[in-house]
Amino acid sequence: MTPETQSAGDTTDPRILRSRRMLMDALANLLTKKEFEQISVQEIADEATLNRATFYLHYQDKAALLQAMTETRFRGLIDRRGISFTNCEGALRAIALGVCDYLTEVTNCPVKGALLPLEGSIIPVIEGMFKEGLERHGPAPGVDVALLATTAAWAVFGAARLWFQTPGRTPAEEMAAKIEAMVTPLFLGAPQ
Amino acid sequence: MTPETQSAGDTTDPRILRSRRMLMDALANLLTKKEFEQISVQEIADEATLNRATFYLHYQDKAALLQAMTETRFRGLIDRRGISFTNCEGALRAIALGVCDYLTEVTNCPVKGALLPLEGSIIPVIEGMFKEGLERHGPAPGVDVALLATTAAWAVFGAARLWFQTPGRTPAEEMAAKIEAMVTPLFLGAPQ
DNA sequence: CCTCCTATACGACAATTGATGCTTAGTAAT
DNA sequence: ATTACTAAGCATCAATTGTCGTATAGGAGG
Repeated sequence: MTPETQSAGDTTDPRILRSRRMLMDALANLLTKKEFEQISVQEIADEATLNRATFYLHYQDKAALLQAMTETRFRGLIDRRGISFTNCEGALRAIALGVCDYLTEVTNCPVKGALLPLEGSIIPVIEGMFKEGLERHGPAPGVDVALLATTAAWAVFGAARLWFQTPGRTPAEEMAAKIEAMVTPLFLGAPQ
Repeated sequence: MTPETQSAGDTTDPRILRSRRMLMDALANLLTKKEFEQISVQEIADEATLNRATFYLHYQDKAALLQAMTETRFRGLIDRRGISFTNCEGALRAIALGVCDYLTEVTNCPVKGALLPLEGSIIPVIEGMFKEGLERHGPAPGVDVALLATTAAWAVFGAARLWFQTPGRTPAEEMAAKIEAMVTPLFLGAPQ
């Protein structure tokens, strides 16, 4: 049923692609005006000029739409910038900067209570990049690649999120460098 | 209104304390039987033998109840075990073990899609412990304590969460040791 | 004990969610 | 062009959420 169609990201039916795009665009637009919690499914459907039942054909609820939208757009940002975890130093900074920029781009009010639940979609993307990079460079013996990638992804996201909700925050580039400096030791392992 | 009473954790009115405890106990009990998403506010109120309106007097929604419950119970676990971030080596492992144990304790089914949104309540507790420990030991010059504490807290939580949702997982103690080995370099800084 | 204040219960209402059957519109293949 | 399949629209219903006014119960203080 609905959850299945939701993960059918490989569809080519133009009607489906069009509806999903319209729903995502509608949500993105509404997010510039109101907080996520205050947006109703009917509002999203109205904004997308689609029937509410159509919304439920594609997404279980608005959180699922937010997840799908975030993954699509964040991956788009990563692809546009050609970011990959190929080289420890600059790549980690670029990833962190990507997260900071995405957080800035998607929400209008970085108030503490209004932060979107984006970890469910952003972290897996970061995680995937870390895992790919680690596997390509061959992990050190005994290192659990999946665990390290996950841990580092959460660390990066948590740091970027804190930056985003901090009033009068430093420039994103500066923060990304800090995150890189801080998180790099995770990959280098214990110095003992 | 409701959000305000929700954060009024310093009340002494026994009626309020009793109602909140009953609601938390009800949710904890229901979580051993069904997934969070499948539990309705009416069910929680029924289980607590309280009126639904009483639920809303204390919590904005069931997510808020889950947050409050988790923070209370996780802090309780930390206090019972006398865990504090006083000594880098054993303390970090104890914190990680606490998270693993709490995740195990609170939910009946560690299925991928059924994971509770606990980061909002667990991470701040860990973060607070890290911050306290770092401030007590005097941070190295130039280190942003809040940022480091947050980053490390997210890293620990992300790792523990991955462990929890992994089928046939290793013993918690073992995982806690791994997390400690992995995350410790964050505190020691870049080896360059 | 009584009095006052406030938490809780109750019933009710509006809004929203989640689901469903039927009809219409859109797409791909022939 | 026609045909078959399926996405989307529509109206509707039941369940749940969020809210509110009124009455009752519970706790604290004198």
